[in-house]
Amino acid sequence: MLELGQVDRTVDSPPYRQIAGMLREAVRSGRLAPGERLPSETELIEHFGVARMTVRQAVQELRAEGLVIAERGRGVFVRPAPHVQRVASDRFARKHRTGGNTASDIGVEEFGYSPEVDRIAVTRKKTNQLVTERLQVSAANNVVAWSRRYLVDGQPVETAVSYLPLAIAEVAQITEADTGPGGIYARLEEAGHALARFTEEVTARMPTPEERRELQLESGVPVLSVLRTAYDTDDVAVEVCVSAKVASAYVLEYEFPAR
Amino acid sequence: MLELGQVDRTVDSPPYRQIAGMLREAVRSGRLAPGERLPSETELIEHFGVARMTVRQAVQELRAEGLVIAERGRGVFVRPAPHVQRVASDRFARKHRTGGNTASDIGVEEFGYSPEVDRIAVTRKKTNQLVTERLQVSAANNVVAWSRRYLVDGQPVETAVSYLPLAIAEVAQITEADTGPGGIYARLEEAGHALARFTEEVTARMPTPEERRELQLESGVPVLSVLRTAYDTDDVAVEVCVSAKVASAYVLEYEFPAR
DNA sequence: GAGTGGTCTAGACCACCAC
DNA sequence: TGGTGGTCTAGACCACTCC
Repeated sequence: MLELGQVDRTVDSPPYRQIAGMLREAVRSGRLAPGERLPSETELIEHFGVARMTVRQAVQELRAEGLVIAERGRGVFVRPAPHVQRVASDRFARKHRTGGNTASDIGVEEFGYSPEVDRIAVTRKKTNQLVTERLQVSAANNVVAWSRRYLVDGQPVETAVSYLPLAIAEVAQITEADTGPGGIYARLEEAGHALARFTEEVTARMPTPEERRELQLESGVPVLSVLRTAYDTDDVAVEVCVSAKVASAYVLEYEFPAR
Repeated sequence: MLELGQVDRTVDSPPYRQIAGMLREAVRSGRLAPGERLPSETELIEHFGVARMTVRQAVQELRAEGLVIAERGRGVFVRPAPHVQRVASDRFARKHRTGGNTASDIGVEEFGYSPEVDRIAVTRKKTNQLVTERLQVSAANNVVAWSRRYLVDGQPVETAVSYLPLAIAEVAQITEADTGPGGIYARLEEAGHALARFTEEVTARMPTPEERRELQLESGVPVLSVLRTAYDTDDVAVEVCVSAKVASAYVLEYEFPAR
């Protein structure tokens, strides 16, 4: 049975915060192991002698931190250590492409995961300034959007939309969901757009409600927002990819010279 | 006055979620502009005909998304668009160093911000496996830790701790808070450790309570967790920097070849 | 059916801010 | 001083999970 202290009402820290602190300490110290169940609300109410809303507020704080996960009808559990994909920036190296693998296969296979892609759709789409200014296209509907969702072990981990200038997409015949072996980049290279370099712009934020649904996200898990631009050897931007990755499932690796 | 709909009790979506949805839509559509105040709890209670805890739960959802900020005694406000630092991976280029600037100056100055550093401390410190395995040091206390906090416009935006093998730190005389012009990397190069390359490992998570305090973080703002390793021309890891950046204040930029 | 968390109500007192 | 959000109480009904 988990040992917990008592609330000190003489201190200015409110009871719910003290309770959250004690539970957090129990998790951090390992007295509550990943996957283990926290005391139920009823137990916490009796132990601390507070109202239900007070213990709920404490647990809510831990949920927002991503430390625990509540499951209706079952209990509140310490978040199990997730499987993390380490994604290196050489995942787009040509050697991988010519082998028939797509970039998403790399970094996953070594861990024995089974990567999947679903909800693939190709549309002509209006888009935003972020994309059009990077693709150097004039009108917002002169782009083809190729959207999909990635899953690992059946769990969604990323949503992504690639935008290509309409003219380039038609030549490269990227107008269908199945982009063929080696993926979209192999098609671009076959169409004469040999790739030279990529840029990635990375930030993080809390998911939108749509992303929470699409990625089946628990509270307290941010998304890594990655905006990748691919340039061909003529330094023309041929693709912009906007993706939202479940932050707890990814580590992005980059290497660069000191110059 | 802000127009809002009514709660539909026949729908299975709970009232608090419907209210959150209406407020979110008002923000997304611009009817509630950044910096603008939301209707007060009292106004929302009267408009929707619900209990106080119900409107609080709705607002809580928007806070967790980082969409709004509550200020005690004043009201709840749409989060103003933050100043964002775009941080390019060439910020460690030698040309910057020899000019007497440190990496943190780059990318800030162009925007007219005034970067500051405070809470600088140099200690010998025990550290974790993450650091020792990258620095290839045997014992965890054979490192010097140089910790500091960065601020822009008086707002904290990043905490960082650099770890150096004890032997290297002593030769490079990095044992005091003031690392001198050009910073820690300039001292390393003077001490014969010419820098060759960096790796960065990037992920995101919700802040710990300590980070929330140090970075004065509102609810709903994650941190970008960046682990940078610096290698000299002998491919020896000479520094590991562990940093937590306020995600809403940063975009990290990387460039890499298609190879 | 017993136990779990999810949602809601109708109050209460408080600290803080602006006027 | 009046309005704001922060915290707390003591109930209630519900949907879900597991036995």
